[in-house]
Amino acid sequence: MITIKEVARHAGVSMSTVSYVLSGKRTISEETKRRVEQSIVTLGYHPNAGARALASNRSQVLGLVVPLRSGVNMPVIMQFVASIVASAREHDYDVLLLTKEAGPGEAHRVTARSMTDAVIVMDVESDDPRIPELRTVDAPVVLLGMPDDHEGLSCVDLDFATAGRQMAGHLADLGHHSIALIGSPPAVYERGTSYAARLLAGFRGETTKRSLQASVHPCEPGYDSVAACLDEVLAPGRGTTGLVVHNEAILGTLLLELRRRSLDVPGDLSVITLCPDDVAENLPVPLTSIAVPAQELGTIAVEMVMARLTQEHAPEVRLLQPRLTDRGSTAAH
Amino acid sequence: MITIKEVARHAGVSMSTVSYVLSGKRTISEETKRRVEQSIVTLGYHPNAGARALASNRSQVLGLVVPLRSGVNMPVIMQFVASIVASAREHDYDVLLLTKEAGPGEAHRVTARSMTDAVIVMDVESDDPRIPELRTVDAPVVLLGMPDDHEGLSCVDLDFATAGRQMAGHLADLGHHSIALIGSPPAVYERGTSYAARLLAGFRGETTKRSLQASVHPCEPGYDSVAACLDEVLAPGRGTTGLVVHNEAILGTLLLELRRRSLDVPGDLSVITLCPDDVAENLPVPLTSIAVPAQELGTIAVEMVMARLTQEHAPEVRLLQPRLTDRGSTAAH
DNA sequence: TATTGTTCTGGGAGCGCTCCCATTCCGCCG
DNA sequence: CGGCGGAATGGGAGCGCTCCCAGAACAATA
Repeated sequence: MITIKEVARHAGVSMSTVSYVLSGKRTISEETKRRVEQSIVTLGYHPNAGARALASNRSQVLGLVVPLRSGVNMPVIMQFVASIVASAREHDYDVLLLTKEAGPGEAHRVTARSMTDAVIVMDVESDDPRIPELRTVDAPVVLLGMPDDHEGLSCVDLDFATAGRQMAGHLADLGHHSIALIGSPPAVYERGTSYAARLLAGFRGETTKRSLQASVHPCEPGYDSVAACLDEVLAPGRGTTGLVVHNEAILGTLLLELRRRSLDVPGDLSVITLCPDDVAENLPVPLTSIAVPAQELGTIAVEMVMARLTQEHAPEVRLLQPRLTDRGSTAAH
Repeated sequence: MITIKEVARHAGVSMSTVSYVLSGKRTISEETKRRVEQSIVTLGYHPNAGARALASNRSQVLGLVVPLRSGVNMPVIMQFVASIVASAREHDYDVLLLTKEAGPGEAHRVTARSMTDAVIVMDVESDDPRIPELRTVDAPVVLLGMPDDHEGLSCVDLDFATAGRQMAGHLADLGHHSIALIGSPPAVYERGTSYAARLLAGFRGETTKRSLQASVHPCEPGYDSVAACLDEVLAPGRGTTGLVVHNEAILGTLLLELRRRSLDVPGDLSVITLCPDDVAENLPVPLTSIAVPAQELGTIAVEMVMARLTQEHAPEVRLLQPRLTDRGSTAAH
């Protein structure tokens, strides 16, 4: 293993000079810098992460707690992860993978051992049992999601309440009077998942405010439950003309089933949803939707970590405003 | 930060004794061990990973290169990742997340810096451009997948050739004479993805050997391409009575479309596929399938890493034998 | 010329561990 | 009684780096 000492000897400078060339923490003459860099390449030197961490008290590693149980919407999770890893690398950070399933305490373990300088936690629920544990972590913690009690913790999330309002409002603007929200499986609501509840609240607020007929239908994935759900929604008496869908997993099935029933979108039924843009674009019928800005949320989470790491930046909460893209699946009624 | 020195003082022993209690690398009297452990708890001591890595030349971290581009089958990827992380933790290892998209050289970077003791690489293709790079990594490398040239690298994978043979054979055994393989998108074959090619080869070998009529149809995801593909497969002249599907993404759509065409499975058409068991079970029609043993493959990959890390175990190749589960979607013809 | 400021570099302590090289204290044998 | 083997522990060098504390060289100013 080539050490900084050997690089120093080869370049005819001191260890500290090599170190400073590497870190840029003090000015080095062009000439010296060139010589050092040349030696580094010639010898094939790579700094030892452990030694660096020990001396500088910085691991340059970020902990990331990911839900890996199947049942969660994996493609979206992966978009988050991908964007977090990419952003972290831009700040010269690596990412240590922790799983939600391994239990709480993982975040605590890795920070207590100085394996990571900060932790990002995904899939945080309203009343997440991990919150108390996370407060004891002696390093910046950033949550993707919004627990009810987030005192002392940074949070980033989409503004789901506004999203719910916007989707209902969009249909109302088009003249619909009776609309339905097809939501996540009942279990999601029962678990008190923050985003589902907030979207629902926004939806309810808007439909009340604008005096719309509105019904809400949690829906399991799977062909049969989607069909059953549609039976309910489209029951003769109801006169539903607009659908707000907050359940990415069933979108494909739902649209196929509508086609099977010879219902045209948006001719017979307007449909608006909340999902990643690429999903909305690639469905049998492209859907007007509010984007899940996974990429942006991931980037912001990393920025928040860096802010708290470099400055004494206090924890903050950021709710991204929803962005609605019209893809023609909603029409005037 | 509590150090080993403070623990030693508190317990009235030397640093080395504390270290040995922690590592178990030499016998310590019950009495002393108890006192040390008590002090550790009382003081809230946590070993510093950087110092440990520096002194022991072991990071206790595994690099894992994951494909994060959407388009890959994320749920399956995540099963791998989950099982790898869980297995790694059982060996007291953590996992550093690297992305395929960040390019090759990531594996090299993290090992050269002693951030990781070994690397597992997922989604390896036949003629993977990363292979040469990986050979230069100065640490054990384990591949999930089977590149053509894997000299010096450990590999684990499902035996896709046998799987292809088994699925064709299963239909042949049931008396089918004309069957079709609905495969991955053309791009996957063009990319030379190892598993797709091997399954295809096994399928072709078996159909030839048993003199079956066989056609092969790469298929894009999306409703329209699935429908188009079925048009081809079910073209009147062909007389296809059995389907081998090697494309998890389209399974749901395919079955719905068959239902739409009033084709019964397995009455009119036998269908067999290769996918994770939980997917096969939860389709509109449960499918007879060969399992993708993601969990097992992940565990084995970690075991191989550990073997190479603890013993001077040489690189090895392991192909898991396929396991076929009959769920009644294939019938005699 | 002496003083001060500026720019660049060197020396090396110390980060918290691991593990090699002792040392101490037994009981037991010859 | 001396010597010896085994069991339990202590001491501390050294892992590769960072960053504080100086010092050297030179230019500008008094």
